[in-house]
Amino acid sequence: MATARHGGRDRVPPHPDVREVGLQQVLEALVDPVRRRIVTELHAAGADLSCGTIELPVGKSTATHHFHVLREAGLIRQYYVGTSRMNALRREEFDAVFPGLLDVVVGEPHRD
Amino acid sequence: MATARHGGRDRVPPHPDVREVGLQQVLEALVDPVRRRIVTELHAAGADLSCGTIELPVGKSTATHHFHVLREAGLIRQYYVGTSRMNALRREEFDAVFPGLLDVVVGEPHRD
DNA sequence: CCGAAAGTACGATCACTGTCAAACTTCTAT
DNA sequence: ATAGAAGTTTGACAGTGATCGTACTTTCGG
Repeated sequence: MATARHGGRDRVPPHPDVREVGLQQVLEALVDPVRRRIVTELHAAGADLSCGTIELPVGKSTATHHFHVLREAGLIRQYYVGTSRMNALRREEFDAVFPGLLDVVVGEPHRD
Repeated sequence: MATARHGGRDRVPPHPDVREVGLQQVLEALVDPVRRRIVTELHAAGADLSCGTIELPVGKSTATHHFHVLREAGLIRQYYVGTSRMNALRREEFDAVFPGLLDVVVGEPHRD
């Protein structure tokens, strides 16, 4: 598993333990359509995706903000590959704490 | 059966069909702690409660607003008994459309 | 008929949050 | 070394929504 081994400081952002995230924070994260879209795309892809891979109707800086919120809410894990930041849905961990919630989110018929 | 039968107009507010309420609207309703508290209390009581019965940390007019939002989101049904407005959790109808969601909400450890 | 009780309606604040543009940081490729 | 790609950071700005107080409506009790 190994954290970054080369000279620079980690560029690994902090990730909370999902059990320490409150329902309030989770709902605040999921109430935004852009963020739900990110979650839905990660689920549909069934694989980790870089930020740029996910098409969003907002600028780069706003996208960064949304990924940040999702990470803080324990919904995604982020790690670098080169200059790209990859995003992984923390499906199992999340389901263990909030069972059924993600199912509702990703199960909803898509509407833009 | 039987709508109000006396002279005045109904004081029965409009209730949406839950199937026509979107996930966005539902999440916007549930993201507010005061509204989640209302839902939780109705669930815990296992019975319909008047607005005044539910203790909330906000003024009357604000409370009215929150009940309105919950009603529009298909989460509660409201009807009058005298001057009191009763509130009923639309548990079954809601679960049929968003299974698991209310479980997460009412299952969360209480925190004020 | 009068007053109290229970909510509702209406404006006015106020704080928060999503948004963008511009400047900056890291890493990769040439 | 230079340039470019991919994100991040940092303000600034605007829209939304929760909140309150006051006035209003409806219903019930005496």
